[in-house]
Amino acid sequence: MKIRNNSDGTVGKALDLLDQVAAIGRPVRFSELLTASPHPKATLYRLLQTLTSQGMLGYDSERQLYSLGVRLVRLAHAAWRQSSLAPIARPLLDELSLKLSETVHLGQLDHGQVLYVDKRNPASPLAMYSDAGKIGPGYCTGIGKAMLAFLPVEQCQSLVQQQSFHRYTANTLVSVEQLSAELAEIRQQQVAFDREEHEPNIICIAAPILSSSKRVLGGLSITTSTARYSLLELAAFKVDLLATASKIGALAETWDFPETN
Amino acid sequence: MKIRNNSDGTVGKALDLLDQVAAIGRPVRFSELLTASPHPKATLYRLLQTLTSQGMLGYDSERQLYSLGVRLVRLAHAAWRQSSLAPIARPLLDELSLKLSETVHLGQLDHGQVLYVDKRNPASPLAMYSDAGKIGPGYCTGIGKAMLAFLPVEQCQSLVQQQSFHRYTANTLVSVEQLSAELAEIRQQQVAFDREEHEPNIICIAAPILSSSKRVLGGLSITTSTARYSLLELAAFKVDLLATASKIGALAETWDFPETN
DNA sequence: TAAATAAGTTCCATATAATGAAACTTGGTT
DNA sequence: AACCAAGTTTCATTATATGGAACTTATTTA
Repeated sequence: MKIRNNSDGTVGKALDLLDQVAAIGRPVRFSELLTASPHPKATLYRLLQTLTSQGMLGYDSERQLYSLGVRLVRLAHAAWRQSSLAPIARPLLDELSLKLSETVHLGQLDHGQVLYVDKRNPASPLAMYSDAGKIGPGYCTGIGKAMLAFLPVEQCQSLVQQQSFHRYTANTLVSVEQLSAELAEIRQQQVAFDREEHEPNIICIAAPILSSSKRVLGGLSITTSTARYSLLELAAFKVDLLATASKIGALAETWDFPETN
Repeated sequence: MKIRNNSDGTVGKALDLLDQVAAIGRPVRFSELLTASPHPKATLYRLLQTLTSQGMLGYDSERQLYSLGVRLVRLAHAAWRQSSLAPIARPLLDELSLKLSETVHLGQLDHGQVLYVDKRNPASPLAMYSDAGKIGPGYCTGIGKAMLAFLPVEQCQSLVQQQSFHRYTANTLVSVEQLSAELAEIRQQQVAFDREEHEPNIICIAAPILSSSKRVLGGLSITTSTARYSLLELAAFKVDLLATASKIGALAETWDFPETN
């Protein structure tokens, strides 16, 4: 008579709790967490104790507020460094954004959504964390569509089904059918366009980053505004975009991780 | 390296495993983890399964390699945004580094070590993750000593004991006694100096960031090289440093987190 | 080609850790 | 001083993690 939720035991519950704190987006009191928690008071209390003692949560005892802990930041730094894509791509992103004087994004796929892992903006170089770590929808961003399009069919279909469509603009694709047709088109063209589908006046051209065995490693995009370029003019970046994407893919492939010390 | 686990049950073991993967610094096989693991094969296996299914680890089934997962990056982004210090301090760091044309660091205390959460370098502005998330020793960096010095006595002593001293340079403080004396001096002066204790030719002046109730929220430093300034000249920055540190402390104090949607 | 070795995965009885109702403590409010 | 709400601790019960061993692939050796 037990209800099996999708979580893996205690660890899953603890991590869900971290997500809950992250979602609230500000330091939070025990009682506030409790009202939204599936757990009884004592259980939630001990989960919080464990996470706090582990440094995954911080606790301000003056104000009795829990917040995400510094251990996360440390772990994420390690994650960024060992995600073979981001550190390798870095000089190539510099080069591309400098050459075109446009913003470039590097993303990876995360549960059907786009996780941005790096960004270059030649105009206003912006500081850490403000963009890496952000997530965006998979079905209405250039990078998202480019990555989805080149996934193995069954994985692609499964993720397309899972998208929760929301009409951000008049151009947003809002059905499985529209998206599927678009993905087929993208497979033809090798590149994906964002035609103001996510934000008005923001357009982009994107390509997947593929391994030699055609596995999707990530995605690369050049973003601009309709004030600067038309979609047609943006298409002229296709050659540079594809060249950089394939360079990153090749580098990632041959990357030998440093041997043990 | 540091052994953490004073076992918070299963969650603690799982998180220790994340640290282990992070410490290795590259994608890693099951068997390699097993040799360094206190757990039997089946236990380690299931821990990895759980963490992978939770997105805290990634698994490349082609190469059978585990790496840190994207969920970490997402959580860390949230952590950075809600760690009240970093987003608040940002404009003040800009201002300070611009005014002095020197590198400034913002750090927080993490188990007696310094976790750098932001950095400004007017010469070569550098990109995300490359510095935020890095950790440094607490006993031979300006920020570390500044924060330790202003901790409640018993917490300070406990952390001083825990330092694992290593002589980076001829100037490194390498005993509990030396460090304790230095910390007393810092409490007098209000600021800490790094006198090439961590890296040759690198010096810095640092101050703690305190709440109104004198709790240590973090630390702020101005770093330069002996080629540019002497220690004596560096001391001239004390006024600006303390002013910025206290502004950050005050802002963090009065910060009202955005209300729930 | 078979046999041997290694690497990864599953099984299941047992030990251990998590659970949650309720009692208790603390701090603030009427 | 009595009340109420928030946070913390207790302890018997239950669910979960554990780990020895058996099993299944891969990979190497005879």
